[in-house]
Amino acid sequence: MGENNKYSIGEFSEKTGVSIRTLHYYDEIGLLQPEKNPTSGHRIYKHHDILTLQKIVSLKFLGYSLEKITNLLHQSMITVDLNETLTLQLEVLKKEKERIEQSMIIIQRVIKVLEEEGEVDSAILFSLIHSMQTESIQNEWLERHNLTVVVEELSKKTEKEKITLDQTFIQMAKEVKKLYGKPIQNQEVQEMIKAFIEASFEFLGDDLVQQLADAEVEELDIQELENIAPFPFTEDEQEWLNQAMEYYMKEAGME
Amino acid sequence: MGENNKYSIGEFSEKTGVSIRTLHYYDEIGLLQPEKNPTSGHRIYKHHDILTLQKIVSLKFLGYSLEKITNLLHQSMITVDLNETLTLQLEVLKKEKERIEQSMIIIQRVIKVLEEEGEVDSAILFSLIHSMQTESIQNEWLERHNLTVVVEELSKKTEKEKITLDQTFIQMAKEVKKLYGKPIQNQEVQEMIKAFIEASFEFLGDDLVQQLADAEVEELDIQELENIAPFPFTEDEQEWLNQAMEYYMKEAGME
DNA sequence: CTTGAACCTCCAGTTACGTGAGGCGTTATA
DNA sequence: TATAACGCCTCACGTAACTGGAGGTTCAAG
Repeated sequence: MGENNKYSIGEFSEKTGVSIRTLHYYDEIGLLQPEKNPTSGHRIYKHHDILTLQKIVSLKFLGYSLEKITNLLHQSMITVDLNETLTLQLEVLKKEKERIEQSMIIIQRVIKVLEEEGEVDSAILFSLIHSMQTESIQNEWLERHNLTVVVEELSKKTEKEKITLDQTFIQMAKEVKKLYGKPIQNQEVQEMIKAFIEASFEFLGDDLVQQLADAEVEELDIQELENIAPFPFTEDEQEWLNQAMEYYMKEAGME
Repeated sequence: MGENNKYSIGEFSEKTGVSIRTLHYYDEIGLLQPEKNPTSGHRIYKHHDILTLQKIVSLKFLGYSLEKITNLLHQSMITVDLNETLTLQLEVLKKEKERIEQSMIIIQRVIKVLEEEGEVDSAILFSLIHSMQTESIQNEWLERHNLTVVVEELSKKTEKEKITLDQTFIQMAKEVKKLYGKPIQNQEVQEMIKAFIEASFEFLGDDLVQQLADAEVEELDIQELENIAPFPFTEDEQEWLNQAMEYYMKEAGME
């Protein structure tokens, strides 16, 4: 037992809930250096070390690195300039929080999709996730090309509608992978494309699809969009799909 | 320029937004290993590497470690068992989110206090922060000692009321540090204690304070509470304050 | 053929500790 | 007082997901 007000590292660790190794580490980096018994080398913690550790733990909780804490510790008065740092820290936390919230939403959507579909080709699933994840970047792209209306329309959709879209996307991707290899004029192939295009119309509405079609977008920009959210297809599948769609367009008399 | 569908590491990095050094790293740990020109050793990325990277980035976003991703990557079909992992991941994110939200609230309270006070002794400020931070542990302690009523009452307080309490606490701590050394019978000292006790009454209400006073709590448990949320005083200050309070109690005819 | 950019590998450093080895110091008990 | 059991010491390596630099090779353009 240590005397009153004197704690061995074990006792101090117990008292404060900070591990012995962490205390060793804080000593090592000069953050919290207690007295030492000069002969045995054993550390002796005292009351004021508790206060110092309290500061350290608090600042860590607020998100500071140990290095910054080392600097802050030597100021005995905390002035308004801390305010700035705190505001900054608040911003960082806000960003972090948003990221987490978005992740949660995406996970929930993925769970829903998995529940309904049971088993999904991983390329398809990850294409979907990646697409959700880059939603904001895709929106930027749309806005850069004067398609803000589309962004607005999309943001109005409910979670349910989005899940429906997810499923439509998965269905199409599945079918592409199944039908790939068949001639593009094949009836099944053409029906799949028809179904998909009709689903898109239904989701976005006629005029929005029209706007999308009318938008003047250069090949290079299309390329950029595809880099942001690539389809889950191999090059051959992609090529085949493109041709099948072109054929459909021609047949349907669309531009 | 690379040929179509073949990308040098620089091009691939540009295209995907993942740094060259990270791609090197992913190669090194066997996560994404592109072809290599056997003579020059230069990496050659192709279309399917984009899909793989997409998976990696997505899973990272969902919170998976690179090691887990390495394992998941080899499954081409994602079945319902991923569901479990996702649910787990969701839990983790939820916890993380709560922690962040609590940090944000605390930072906001600290900012408010700093704005009003301008300059605060660091020991006082960090004692306050530490106390906020361990609020839930303090509540546990209270509940263990049949003081659930107090917990409930505290949780009803608005943010504003809490900030007022913060300020009262700071005021008292400041005065303790200022008056320390004067005889405990000194009028100023006794008035400070009176003011503090009255503020506590006002905040908690008469009956709650009574309940707190009546509660049978052993010395050891008090010690435990003090370890959870220590006061910002040196031992001498603490001792002096205790004596001054005892004197006040006696004078006021309280038990 | 030269030059500069792009690429290569290898090594080291980052944060905040966890873990374990091998060896003293302290204390309770026989 | 001997000894066991435990607490403490230092040293040193491992972690995750990279980033940065040194020193050397390859590529593409002029």
